[in-house]
Amino acid sequence: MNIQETLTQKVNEAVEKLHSASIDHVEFQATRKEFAGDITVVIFPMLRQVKTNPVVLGEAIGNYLKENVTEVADFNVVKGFLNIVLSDNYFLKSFNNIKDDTNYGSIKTDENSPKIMVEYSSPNTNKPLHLGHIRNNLLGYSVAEILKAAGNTVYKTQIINDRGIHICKSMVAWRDLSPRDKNGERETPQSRNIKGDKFVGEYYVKFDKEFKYQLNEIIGDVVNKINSALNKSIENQEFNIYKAIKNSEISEEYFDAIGKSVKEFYGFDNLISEKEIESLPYSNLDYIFIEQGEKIEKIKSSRDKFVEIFGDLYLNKSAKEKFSEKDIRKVKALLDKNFTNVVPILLEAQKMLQLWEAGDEDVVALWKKMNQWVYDGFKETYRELGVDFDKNYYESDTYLLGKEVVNDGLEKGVFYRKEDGSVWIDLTDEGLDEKIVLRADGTAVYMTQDIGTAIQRVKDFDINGMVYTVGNEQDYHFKVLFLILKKLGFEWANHLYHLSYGMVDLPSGKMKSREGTVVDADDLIKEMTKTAQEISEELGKLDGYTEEEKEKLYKTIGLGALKYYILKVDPKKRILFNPEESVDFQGNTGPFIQYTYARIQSILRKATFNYQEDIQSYNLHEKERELIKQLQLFPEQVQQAAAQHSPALIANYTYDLVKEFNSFYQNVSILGVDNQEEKIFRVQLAKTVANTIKSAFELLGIDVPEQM
RNA sequence: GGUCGCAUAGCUCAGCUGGAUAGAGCACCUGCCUUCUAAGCAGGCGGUCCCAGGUUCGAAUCCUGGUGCGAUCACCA
Repeated sequence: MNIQETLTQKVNEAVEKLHSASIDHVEFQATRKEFAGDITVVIFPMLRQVKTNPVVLGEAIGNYLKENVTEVADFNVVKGFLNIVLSDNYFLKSFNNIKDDTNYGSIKTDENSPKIMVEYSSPNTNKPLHLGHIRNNLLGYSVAEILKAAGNTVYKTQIINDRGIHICKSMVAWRDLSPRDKNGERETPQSRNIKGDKFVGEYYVKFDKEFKYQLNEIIGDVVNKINSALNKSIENQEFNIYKAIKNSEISEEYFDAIGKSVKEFYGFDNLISEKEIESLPYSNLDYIFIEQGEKIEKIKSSRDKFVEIFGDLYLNKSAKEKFSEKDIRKVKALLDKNFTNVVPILLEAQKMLQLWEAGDEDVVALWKKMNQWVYDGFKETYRELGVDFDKNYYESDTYLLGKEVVNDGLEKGVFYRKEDGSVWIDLTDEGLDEKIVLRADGTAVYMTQDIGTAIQRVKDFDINGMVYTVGNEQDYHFKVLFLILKKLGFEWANHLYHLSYGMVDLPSGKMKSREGTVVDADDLIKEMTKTAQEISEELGKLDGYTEEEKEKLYKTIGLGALKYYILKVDPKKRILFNPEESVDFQGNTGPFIQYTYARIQSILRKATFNYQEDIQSYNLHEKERELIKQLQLFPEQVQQAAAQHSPALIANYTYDLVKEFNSFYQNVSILGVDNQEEKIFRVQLAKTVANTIKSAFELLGIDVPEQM
């Protein structure tokens, strides 16, 4: 029985004896520093059962406890708070248990432990990992470790998004655009000596560039033709754009694309201020088709505006100076949308996707080759970051899953079929929308895949729950997914958790790979390591370390700073990451905690005497008492962190522990004291603190150094 | 517009199921290395806990309404 349980029982006894009333719950809290005592009973809630003065009641209970509980040494009452002073003996006994528990804080798992799968990372294979993935990886890994420590059997997994149009883009770009060597061989990550994920990522960017180039070419050509057609029609006094364009040399598909763009432009954004236009009847371009003389000039100017923005945009002229940003954005979006599907290189990528789905040998071989490059690159980043997986799932294996379940769901009446053959679920009763689960042509959507994959995982690992580490932009998706699985009647669907986390933003806003504002994972790790090195060298405390050991240490510290910086924040809050200011190494940081650990190791190296023996009776220093209290909290913190899926709780706990220790360290001598018992106890205490730091940091995936 | 999340010191963040005078770090200021590692310690400065109501003996915390920021509302993943 722990002290809180003992006190609960005895407080109940006291109230019963003194007032013959019973209370349902005794509320405890840690005693605030400014008052004497270790644990505090809050008297106020008891006044509901016992009508009396809180101070009087507190005194009475205090007296009873002091007489009947050996651990209670003394007490005082302030307002409605009964502050209890516990005996040194109690703390010593408690400490001796902690000290000898090599697994302190964790619950051992056995075959009856709950089995949970934690998914995290889940990258696309078309680009390298970035800062966003780092938060995801650190959170997922840490939560997995915390769940383990809390007594669950945990399987870590990732689903690799290895299929789809994105990877086909890189493939097309490499196949068609990469330079060849003397022997006619295409360049490879090996020939370039760069990481495979970076290599493939370059080709993804190359695709995008080529795509834009081709789009510009097409649009430029169209613009020229339109302009000349228009000029001709104006010369002829025919203000009929429709006819003019129709008669130009623009091919049918481009003509359609332009027609759609212009229509949509005028259709849902009345940026032309001339109100008259609005009232005109239109279909396609016909609304500009008008012969009323007085309006011709206005119509002409509106038309010109569209064509000009259109032209300037794609002929790289100065649209920005002449038109509002809103107009430009609108025109651009429309053109991108309507012209995208006529750009040759994109058509090529789409063709490749079809070939891939049909199992075309060459395409599949190319796909395998390029994905392997990416996997090798990821593997390296994961290793550097110190995260791992028990099982990899690949989207190429799972993207067809879930379709059969849809049939079951149809039979059960969970889903329904629309006239066009598509299958939906109606979640309006739950305050959500209708959601599609199968397209009219019978192909799966994202949701279908996730349903199928979840079921597959339960089959594979006999798990009773899952944690999905995915950004909060997908909150809605997971809400729906979990609800569908529940409606399908899976018992385990009640133990699904979306570990939703906030985005990592830069001072410039969101990270965008296209705009090159992405913080690359490998680069960031390298930079942190470099900073750690600079600080270490400046402090110069690494005598006796080999170069190799130093390198390893810099990495430990650099990663420690980065990981702690990210994990100490509540997962659901967004993080603003400023690369300029970098990550701190002082104060509430990873290195501060690592430093404290290293300090203790230094003491232990110097403590060459035998300090194994338990100390049975001892007069505790105030700082020692505080430290033991802090140590006692650890197991509870682990449970809480698991329940809340929050590494931040572990980070904050560790910081408090370390702060307490440093205060002790700087105010109390450890090896310098004469009294042998005192010396032994203090070394034991330091060692136990170090072990707890190490255990806690293991839950965060952070290493601790022996010296720094 | 509907839904979800966030809002605490100049900045970055804690604050557990409601409890005492709201806490850390950074920054700024003062002290402390002839004693176990100064990436440290001791102290100072700094608050309309977004606003307004409500519940309660008691609200940063719970409820309602509002404001601001973000996300989401695709037969994309």
